[in-house]
Amino acid sequence: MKQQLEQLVLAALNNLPGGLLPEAPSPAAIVVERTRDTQHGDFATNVALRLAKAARRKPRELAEAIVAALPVNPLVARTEVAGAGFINFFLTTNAYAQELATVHELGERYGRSNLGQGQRVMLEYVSANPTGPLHVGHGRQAAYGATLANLLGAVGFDVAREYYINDAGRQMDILAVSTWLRYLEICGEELPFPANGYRGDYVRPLAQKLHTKLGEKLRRPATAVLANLPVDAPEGDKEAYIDALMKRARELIGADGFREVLELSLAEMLTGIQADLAEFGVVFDRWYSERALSDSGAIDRALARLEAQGRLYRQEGALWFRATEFGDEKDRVVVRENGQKTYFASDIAYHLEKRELGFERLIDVLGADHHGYIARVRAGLIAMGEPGDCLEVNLIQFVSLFRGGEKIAMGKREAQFVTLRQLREEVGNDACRFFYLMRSHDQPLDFDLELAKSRTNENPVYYIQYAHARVASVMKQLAARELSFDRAEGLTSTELLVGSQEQAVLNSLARYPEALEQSAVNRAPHTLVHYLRELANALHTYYNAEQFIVGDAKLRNARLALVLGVQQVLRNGLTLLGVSAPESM
RNA sequence: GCGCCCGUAGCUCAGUUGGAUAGAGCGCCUGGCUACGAACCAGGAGGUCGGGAGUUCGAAUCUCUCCGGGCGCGCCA
Repeated sequence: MKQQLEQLVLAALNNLPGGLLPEAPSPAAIVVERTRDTQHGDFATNVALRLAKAARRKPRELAEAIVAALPVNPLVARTEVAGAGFINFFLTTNAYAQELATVHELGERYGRSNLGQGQRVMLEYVSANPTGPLHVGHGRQAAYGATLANLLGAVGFDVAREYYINDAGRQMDILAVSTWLRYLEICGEELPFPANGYRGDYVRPLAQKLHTKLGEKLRRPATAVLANLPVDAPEGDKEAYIDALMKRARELIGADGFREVLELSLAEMLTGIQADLAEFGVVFDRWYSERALSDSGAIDRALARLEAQGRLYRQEGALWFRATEFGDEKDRVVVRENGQKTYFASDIAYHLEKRELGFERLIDVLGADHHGYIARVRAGLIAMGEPGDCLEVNLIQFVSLFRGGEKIAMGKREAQFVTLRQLREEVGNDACRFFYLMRSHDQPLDFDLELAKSRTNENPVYYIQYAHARVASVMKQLAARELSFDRAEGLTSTELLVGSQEQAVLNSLARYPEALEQSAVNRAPHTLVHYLRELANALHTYYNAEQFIVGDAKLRNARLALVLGVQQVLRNGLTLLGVSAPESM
């Protein structure tokens, strides 16, 4: 609808008497918007205000000229010039009737578009380290990323969903040694647990699995493990301590034994994460391993590319990338003095590889604490000859959990933190995803468990679902009265839908494609949430004002066609959000 | 200190590339079930859009500055 009006305005501008406009109007300059107030019609444009100065005319005068030049169109009932020089469009009831027919015709495809024109987008989200279970913060990233992927797909982008597994580096060694120590405990050895180890209870099942698989094969006496180790925190250095412990582990069980522990731990953690996300309705097209990236030589290739461009230099034994030349605040180490490549090196290699795979746009969904990372990865891409603006990073602000107004404390390596799984089990997937998505992602989120669980009117979760179920309930009632819905008659009787609630519902319904597009373009799932709430509100209001199942068959079918259209759009929207659309509740 | 995000009703938050009288939910007050589900609806009270300056036909929105809050600034990942 909006697009058609923009075309109309463009045609009018081209029809204007010669010399009124200094230059030919560009389609981009024409903006038609939904009005905020129905008194101003359905749509309005401010072109006259924008072009008044260039045309050397008063805005209202120019507006009048534009209105006079507007071609006749069956969608538009009338136009008016209002306010400072706005042009308001009042649509015909037929325009809305056609839109309702489109909803019925397209069904679950209604609202989709080809805005993205098949552009290939790689969307990376969650990518939590496989060293612990997903927590509530990852949950927000998962809900956001999964929904954004749905939104982009719905408006015509070719989206690949990816999870990057940070399975390389020291953290994996720490996980392995943590598992081994718990394994030794199961074997009956008594030893202290390192301050810098992964202390969470989730490590014990890994150790149990190891024990079941290998028996006592990797058991070593505690005295041998602990002999001549430096002092652990708090008195000593926890980093030095755990490094010594990892070295000791390799000595005692060998590189092969250590690798076995590591692989089992990693596999178990990943399986858990994958199951967790799958149950949450969050899926990926590819789980990509940092080690695979390294093994493929991609990191060396990326570094060679930087070297060839003269972007690397050596200082104090390390190899540095001149990131400052590309907008970063400081240069970055890519190869450490000890010869190990940094996380940053694999990161730029990874992003380069995404480009080499043919993705035009790279979107990373990251926690808010990663913002420092954007400039340096972008610098890396530019230095390697890629356009810096192909990378887009959406930062997800933190989640604070509350229980009845009481904030729940969360620590990173603490033994007690709330996992995504616990949260889902307590409040359910639907409430979980809804609460994660109802706020803008760049706003910190207060997640109240009691509110999410409550079945009262304080809880916004059920409002939209209830509207959907309500329509289903009406249809059941229809069947119970031994009546049936005649779609064809309903769609040809829409001229009977003249009540103010009916007009409001039709209007709200027709806004869905715009809301969806806006939600996708702005990377803002919460926009869709708010739209769906408004649509549900229109339905509830209508429901309370009018009886749908009435004696007059034409009116009955028209009303049912309308509410079924609402149900369809609610279902389409909820599906994109990953929230179920129940028939009853 | 530097960088990123943010500050809107008592609370939690929307507010589109700058548009017309700044909105919603909760809470509070009033009213609505012998009609398809009251997990609902209708109405009301409630605002210096953190403060100040600027840009212009027009600013919650853009710029500057100050105040307040969150996060980040490693040869960790």
